[in-house]
Amino acid sequence: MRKPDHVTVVKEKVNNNNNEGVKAKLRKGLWSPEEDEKLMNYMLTNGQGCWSDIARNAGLHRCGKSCRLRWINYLRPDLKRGAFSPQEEELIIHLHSILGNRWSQIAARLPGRTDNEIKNFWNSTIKKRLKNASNNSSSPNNSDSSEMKPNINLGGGVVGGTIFMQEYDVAAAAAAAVCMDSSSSSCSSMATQFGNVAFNPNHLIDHRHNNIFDVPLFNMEQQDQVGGGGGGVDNVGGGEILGDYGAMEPYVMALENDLSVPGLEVRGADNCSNYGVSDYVVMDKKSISVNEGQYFNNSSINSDDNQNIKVEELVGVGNHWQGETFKMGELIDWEGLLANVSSLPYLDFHIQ
DNA sequence: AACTTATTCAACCGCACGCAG
DNA sequence: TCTGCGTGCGGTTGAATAAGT
Repeated sequence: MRKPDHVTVVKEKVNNNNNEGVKAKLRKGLWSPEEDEKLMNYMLTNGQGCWSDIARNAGLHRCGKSCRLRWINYLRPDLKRGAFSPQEEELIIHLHSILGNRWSQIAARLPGRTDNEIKNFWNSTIKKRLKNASNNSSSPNNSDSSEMKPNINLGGGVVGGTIFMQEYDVAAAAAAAVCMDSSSSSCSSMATQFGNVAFNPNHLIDHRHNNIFDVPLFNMEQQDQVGGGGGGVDNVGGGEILGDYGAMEPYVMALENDLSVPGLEVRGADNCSNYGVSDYVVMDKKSISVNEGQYFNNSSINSDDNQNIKVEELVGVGNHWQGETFKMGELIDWEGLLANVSSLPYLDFHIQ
């Protein structure tokens, strides 16, 4: 790829005891193999700590932020290399339909992948593909659309379900609508509306393209999604991440399979960056023991948690919404669930 | 071979959040 | 309460590379 010697040097204030207020030269730009080695060795020896300390102690003339980024995006031993598999693509698109541009949360559900990697993949490959799909199926009403289009087939079958686009219609209020145009400011993450929820149609429209993305939500009776039964999430060892999602069905979804992804609210827990360093890491909320290279071991999940998974955790809502507790396998009435959708700031709804 | 254009992706930037003092 | 620091996130940039002419 790029030549590693393309770096710049900037002066930055350092704040350690010995050099209080002294300007130190910090490198910027591409990392050299020597720097990589230093950071890798330090991390494997000492584990994670304060990144600015790591940068200093490892003898790197880099800011802590840069070290952190390098470790997370490139040096972590558990990173998966190579192209995204069709299953991963499906999962990314599916998760993006749920989470929007929350790349870190999407990445938390794709072991071995980083948010940066997924973000790049989305912005280059998937966006382009979706755009092409839109061009191929353009109609007078949506010919200028550039984002989501119907029946996106990315090799592994129709992904994320059928995505309908149509001009806004009041009838659309009866259907679940997910705005997937991540670049639109009014729905930068995601916007979902259901029939019994008062809504402002303007918020369902991609303002740039005059379209809405009318997505009957996920049919969760999909097949053997991850590593076998029980809503397991053993998507690492077998390499199988997700199967087909099957036909879409609005309103009602069974969580037993499809969204049986453990909550991985990363913010504050920093569980990703511990992979490969610690022998295990206790993940927030659910006390999941994660051995090196073994991400989501059902057997190590607290039995209570096995039975009661919060929807917020399933879809990565995290702390933003104190959702009700659902039992695994229980059908969730999304219509009812999202009746209180205005209490979901995470989802960036606009209820009027 | 030389040049142009498109694509990829590592890294940076700015902002927000949590926490400690 | 305020401030500073460390951290994490998402958006963006721009160099390297690939593909096309």
